[in-house]
Amino acid sequence: MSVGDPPPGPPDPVQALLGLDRVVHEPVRLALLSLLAGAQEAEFKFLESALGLSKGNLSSHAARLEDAGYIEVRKTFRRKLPVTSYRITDAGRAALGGYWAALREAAPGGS
Amino acid sequence: MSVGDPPPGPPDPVQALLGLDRVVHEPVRLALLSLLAGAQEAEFKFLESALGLSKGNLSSHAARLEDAGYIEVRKTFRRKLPVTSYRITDAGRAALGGYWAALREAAPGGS
DNA sequence: TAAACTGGTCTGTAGCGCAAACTCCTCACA
DNA sequence: TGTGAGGAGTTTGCGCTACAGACCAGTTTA
Repeated sequence: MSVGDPPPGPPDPVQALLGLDRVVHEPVRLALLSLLAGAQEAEFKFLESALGLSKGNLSSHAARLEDAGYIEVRKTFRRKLPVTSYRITDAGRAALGGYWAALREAAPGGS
Repeated sequence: MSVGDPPPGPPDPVQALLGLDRVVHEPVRLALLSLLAGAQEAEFKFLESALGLSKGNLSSHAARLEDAGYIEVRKTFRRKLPVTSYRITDAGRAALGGYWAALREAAPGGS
């Protein structure tokens, strides 16, 4: 093996798939990020019903995205009741963009 | 609910994401299916190196795909050595097609 | 015959996704 | 002024899963 078997020119679709960001790859988080990418900010309650998730599930996924630096959390009060809002970060947008790009590379009619 | 709030025209991208087939969604299996979709048949040894997987990992993913009816396994002998070959089934092709379709629906420039 | 290799399956474990239980707070009511 | 109901999230517990290493069957080489 000397001439052309390492990944020289064409990015391997297989590698694109295997290199997918697992934080983004989880459907719930992908939906969450996509939603946040389209809106400035979204509240916990809204996301809960929009995604049809249990509170616990949403909370843990959000925490994971926050740990990854993909979203920001803002805690405020509305009329004495706590309200938690989420916003996508630049890193989050970049990760989401990279994710879709990788998928496009691996898709049937991809490149 | 009487007029127009259930999913009338535009299929919700969020639902498309949340409804993804988890069997296909796993990157390793997605890569595996994609590879098999492009080739008639592939052998264990080839897949192992093509995907860069451990034997155990490949074996278990293949078993899962077989359980789902997405691939077929053929065991033969080549010069007295056992050879295991995999082939995608019609159901596998359908699942893969449906998966990409769902993703396209949810992608940024999707519909 | 023993040793090493090929081809693959089985077992053990860390991590993850999910929902139920729990906490903290506010508001209605007696 | 207690007391209970309910909103807003977080923490805990559990079952499943992806992954790798140990293991096994058979073959070839020394």
